[in-house]
Amino acid sequence: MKRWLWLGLCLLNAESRGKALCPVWSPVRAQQEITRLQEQLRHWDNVYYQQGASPVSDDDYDSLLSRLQQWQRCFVPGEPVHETALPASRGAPHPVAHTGVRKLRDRLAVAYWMQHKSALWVQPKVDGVAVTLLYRHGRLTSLISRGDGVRGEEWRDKAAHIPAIPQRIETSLAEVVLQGELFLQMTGHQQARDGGANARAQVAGAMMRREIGPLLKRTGLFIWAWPDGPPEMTEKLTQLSRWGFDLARQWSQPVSDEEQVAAWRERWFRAALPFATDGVVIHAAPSAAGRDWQPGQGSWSAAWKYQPAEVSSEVRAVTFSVGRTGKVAVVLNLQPVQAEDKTIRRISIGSVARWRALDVIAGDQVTLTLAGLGIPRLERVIWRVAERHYPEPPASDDFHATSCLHITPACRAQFLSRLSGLSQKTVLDIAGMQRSSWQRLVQHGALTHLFSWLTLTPEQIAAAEGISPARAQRIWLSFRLTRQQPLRRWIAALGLPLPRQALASLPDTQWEALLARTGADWQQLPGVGDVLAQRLVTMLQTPQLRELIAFLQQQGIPAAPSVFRMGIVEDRQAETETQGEQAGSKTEQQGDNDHRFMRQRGFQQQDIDPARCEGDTGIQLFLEHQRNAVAEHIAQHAAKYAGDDRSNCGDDRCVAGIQRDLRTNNREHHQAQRIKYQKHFAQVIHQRCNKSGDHRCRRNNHDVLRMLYPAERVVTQQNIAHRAASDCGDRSDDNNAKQIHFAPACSQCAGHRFSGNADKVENS
DNA sequence: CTTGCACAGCAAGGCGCTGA
DNA sequence: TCAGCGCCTTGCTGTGCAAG
Repeated sequence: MKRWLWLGLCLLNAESRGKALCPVWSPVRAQQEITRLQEQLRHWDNVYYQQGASPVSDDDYDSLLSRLQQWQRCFVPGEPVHETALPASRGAPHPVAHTGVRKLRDRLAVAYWMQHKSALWVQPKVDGVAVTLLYRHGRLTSLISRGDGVRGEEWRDKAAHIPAIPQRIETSLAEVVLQGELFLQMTGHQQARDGGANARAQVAGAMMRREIGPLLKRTGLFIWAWPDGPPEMTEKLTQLSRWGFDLARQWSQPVSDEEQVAAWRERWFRAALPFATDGVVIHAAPSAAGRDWQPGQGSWSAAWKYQPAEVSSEVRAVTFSVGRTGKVAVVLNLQPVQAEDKTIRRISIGSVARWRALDVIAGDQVTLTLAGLGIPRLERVIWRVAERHYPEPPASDDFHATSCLHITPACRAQFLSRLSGLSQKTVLDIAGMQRSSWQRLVQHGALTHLFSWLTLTPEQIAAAEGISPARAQRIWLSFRLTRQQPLRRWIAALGLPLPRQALASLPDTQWEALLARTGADWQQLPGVGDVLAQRLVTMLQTPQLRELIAFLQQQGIPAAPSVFRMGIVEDRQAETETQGEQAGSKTEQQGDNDHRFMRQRGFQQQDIDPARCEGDTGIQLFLEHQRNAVAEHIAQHAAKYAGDDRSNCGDDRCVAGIQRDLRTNNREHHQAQRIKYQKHFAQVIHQRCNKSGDHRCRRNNHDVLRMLYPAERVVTQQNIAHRAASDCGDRSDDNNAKQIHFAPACSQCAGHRFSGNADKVENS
């Protein structure tokens, strides 16, 4: 417990205190909370000083002390804040006061502090117990704990049992005063890996106990100050080494700028050291004689500590979220706190049951760590406020797999989770719709049930606050595109808890087949056992689910194979592999083979053949006609498109395609990189029309006219019309574009080849 | 009954686009 | 131009279920 350094900590915590908010408490409650925490700290102080035991870790103690002081500033301003109580009767005066070291927050602060200083040295900041050693005529006469910096405890009797402390030194000086750190000697201690390992508390405990413990033999001593020693550091280190204090010489490095300090700090943080450390200390030559040293006024040394492995924060609120399955998750909103380079504001603690077990509410103090690459994790609750007002979590019975398919005030959370779930890439893949956008639509009252967005017009979408008409148009197009999704994706959108494998191997393509399934039928699917099978049967009988399925059937969802004859190829390998109805008619694959070709039911081999172009390995959506979503889009914009089509190939004659790079983040795929703005975009490909109606694949006969947003993955006639049939010449374009393609079935149009990369981009 | 797997949910942060 | 948003990544925890 680093009560010796509370002065320094006050400085350290001043900033965070300034930022902290005062709790909204009545004066009576504030007094109650302050008194309770104060009593606890006093109790810990007593245990520590009288028994040498540390019931709490130093960090927890420090953060609670700082918390108490914060409350006192809030509710009893002007009165002195709580300070660590030192045992009054045991104070032995330090011949030279411990000044403490100034704490530097970051590299910039280090650079600022180092300005205009010379002859600087850096040392590891040994994590131990600060002491003063007094030698008179070469004989050790006192070993005094730091205490409040002016007086401390006399540990002379213990010193005889610590081999690391020389009882005599060879000197002609009448008095030698040294300051240093007693620490637990370790082997190969790596601070980054092992942390503080409670080493300091162990030494402190051993020193405070009345009896002589075995730990004293393992106690080392690191001298970091010789107040009236030689002004030159090298001379000082050499003399200390001669006396038997060799560590300082081994672990002191001259530095001239903050870069060097940072390098040593990083190095010592990871290296194997004989002691635990909590940062580095930079020393300049003292500007005052020892007799003038004052606690808190040492301007000639400064510490740059490591980020603590654990941080502490106050819980501001407990919130509950309801997921799409009805699962309630508990999230703690925290006073923002810095951990490493991350700011933690919220932390998920899992289920309501776990929350109850943790017993944490607003006002409590918790400690956190960063797991993995920075996932905040709750370690423990270190303080609970006296008054316990528990927020009421959502009733778990109200939320389940079939609840909240319609929006009601109580259902808002789960309904929104369901919506954001169904727009995910693996479900209905609705581009441009994330939680916030759904929230806008819900807020506007545009939605009544889980699928009512299917009937919204662009104008109705645009009426929602924060959605512009242009964006509404794209959202509308995204909505229309979902109609082409197969049944299994709609099943996922409904929230049926089918394992991925089961979903992938589900042979049903229409609702009727799905609804006719018995428990035994369900169990035929991989990953579906008795429990899940019964659950599915029960779920599919619930009126709410039946109602939604009826609505989808009424909307013609999923689309009949005769209307949408398309194949989808994606680079989601797992999905492809488990595709139940793999036609086995993959496109010839050249170059990158990750993109697979999958056929929908009703898709005919002759539809594919013309597309089996060399190098065409992308996802392909084949539309028999463009009279589906595209046609609807066109119908709504008839005037815009009118008169523009005279030279257009028309939807029977011309091939249009959209390319979209699936590997949006795979930059190693250089082909895609060559296309400007390719990421996240789709491209309209204008396939030049062969007036003779040549159906064979031709190489290199497409230009890219403009980029489309993902939501525009429907080929609009507008895009075709701009660069119409007049242009039927060949332009070579030889590389592979591994992308999604849309193309009409080749029975009606000119050959389709995407053998080239699409680096002829013309932005509209 | 135990074990292992899959999934849901969450966080932070980076990148790049959108729209005012 | 820039704040805000959407999308994506990584990886941990807790939970529930299937399978052994």
